[in-house]
Amino acid sequence: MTNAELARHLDLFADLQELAGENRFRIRAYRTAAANILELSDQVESLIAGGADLEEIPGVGKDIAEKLEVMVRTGELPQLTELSQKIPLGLTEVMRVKGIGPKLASAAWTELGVDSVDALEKAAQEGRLSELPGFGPKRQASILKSIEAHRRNVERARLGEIDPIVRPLVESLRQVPGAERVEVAGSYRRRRETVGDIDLLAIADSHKAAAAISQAFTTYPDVDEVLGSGDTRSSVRLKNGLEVDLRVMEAESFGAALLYFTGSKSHNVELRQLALDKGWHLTEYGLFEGTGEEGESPLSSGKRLASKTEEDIYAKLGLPYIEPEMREGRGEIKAAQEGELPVLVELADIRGDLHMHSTWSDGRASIEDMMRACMERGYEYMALTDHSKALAMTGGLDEEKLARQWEELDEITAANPGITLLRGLEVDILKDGTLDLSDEWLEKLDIVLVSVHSHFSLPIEEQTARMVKAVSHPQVNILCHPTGRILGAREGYAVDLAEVFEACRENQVAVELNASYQRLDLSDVNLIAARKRGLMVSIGTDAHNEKELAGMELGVQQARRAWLSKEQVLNARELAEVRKFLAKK
DNA sequence: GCCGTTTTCGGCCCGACTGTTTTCAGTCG
Repeated sequence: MTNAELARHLDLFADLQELAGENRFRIRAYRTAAANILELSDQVESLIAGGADLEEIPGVGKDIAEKLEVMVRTGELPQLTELSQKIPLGLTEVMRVKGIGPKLASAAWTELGVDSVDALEKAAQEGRLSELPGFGPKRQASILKSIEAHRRNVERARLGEIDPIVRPLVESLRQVPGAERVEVAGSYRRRRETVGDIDLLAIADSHKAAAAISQAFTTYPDVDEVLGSGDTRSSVRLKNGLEVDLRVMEAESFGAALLYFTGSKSHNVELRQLALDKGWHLTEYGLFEGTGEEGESPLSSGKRLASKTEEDIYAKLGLPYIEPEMREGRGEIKAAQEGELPVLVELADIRGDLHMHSTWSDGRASIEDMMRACMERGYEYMALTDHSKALAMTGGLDEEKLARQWEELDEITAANPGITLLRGLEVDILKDGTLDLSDEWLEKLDIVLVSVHSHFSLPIEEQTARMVKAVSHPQVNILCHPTGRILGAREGYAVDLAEVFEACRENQVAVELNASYQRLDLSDVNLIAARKRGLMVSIGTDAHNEKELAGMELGVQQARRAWLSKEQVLNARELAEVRKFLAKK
């Protein structure tokens, strides 16, 4: 069982226990354990095989450790099987419909026999739902709308695709008179690869301005439906299905609010616990003295110690500023306490792009255009890496075509002394792990990228051996998009990444963080594993035109999520160092 | 169910909004 499957089982078990009315803290324990297992860079299966103590995993104690072992050994969890015979699995989806939680889902099932979203819809249409205690006519109507949205929008949106939607919305709110600040928080600010919704935070200079901002928000042309609105919060659904929440706060609370609404949830929980340990309490309004006794209003329950900026709050809690990309509850608070936060790589550190295409294969811009665009970006170097001949549909290059390309390349290089153009190729890894270019020509290249573009469904042993063989070739420098995933469309192929990473380390091969918004491969979690193994990472845009070179920013943000500093990023290094790495010296 | 340089028992993050109530539970983020 993979970590993902183990986490899914634990989460499902938590769902069913929630529906059964179990203790909410026990449920939280299962969810925490599931989330932490998903973040693990080692497979639980190999931890068990290696005799490691599973209770070392945060959130995993004696009981869950035992259940993990059972699942790995037998492929199932008896307690889960038993519970799923009492409670219909469809109810877990009913629970995901907005406005319905475990309590209401459970009531609809016991009273009306609702065991699926379809049955819920039918009950609501027939007006039976509103008869139940806890339900009423309004809730019944809103549930029908929620079901529609639920069916339309079950997937998270890719970050790179919603940037162009979010930016103009934020810009238009900033134009409202009296809007002092409008910022995006949430997973968007943490630059998570996909986002479920958008959280906006606004500061108004008066009540009137606050109302005007909310008004501009709910009447924005792209809004399809207003889901709710109050003094400080409103939310809407855009025409493309994206949900956006807006909070309007006073300037005094801005830092606290930004911190709180940026999350992540687990980062916040840790921060709040840290505050409680000091006899304070942290809310979206600020850090306050006292632990917020029951019945006290949040703003009157003690002296406000910090709230204006995130820096103020972190400082008061004894921490340096933690970058949003790191706020995932992956040990960043502990690292901050110990003064061991890395200095994260920045876009300005990037000196070149080592993965791009031209019209010589499937790119849509000439070499010259790509070069000009790279120079505009201030790069010192670039690698032209068209496809090799196995990818016939892209017009991939064979030895003869490569020779002709180099003639053009020599001319362009001579005419543009401002940037160094490395002769590269993205060479296909063939089914048996050999490369799609002769050794003689591989040696002539300045830089050799290798990629899997075919035979995605080989058995894991075969796929792993194939990739290990490829990166073990002495001329290979970078392993591109190592898992082959396409966000929201295709899982990566089955491969033992740890084994491939080890082969990369032994052969001085860098792994790529493919910055294409559709790939982001390696993912942040896999990048963490690569970093821990001491691998060099190359952030490549895989650009097929000048515009896509801008994907570098998204790539850098993902690298930051994996705590990478510029020393660990190949294309943040000077050309001489890059050449040294490529020569394997 | 997990966790602990104030604890091995008794805690476990916090507030807003909605719809249902008639003082609050459920849900959400």
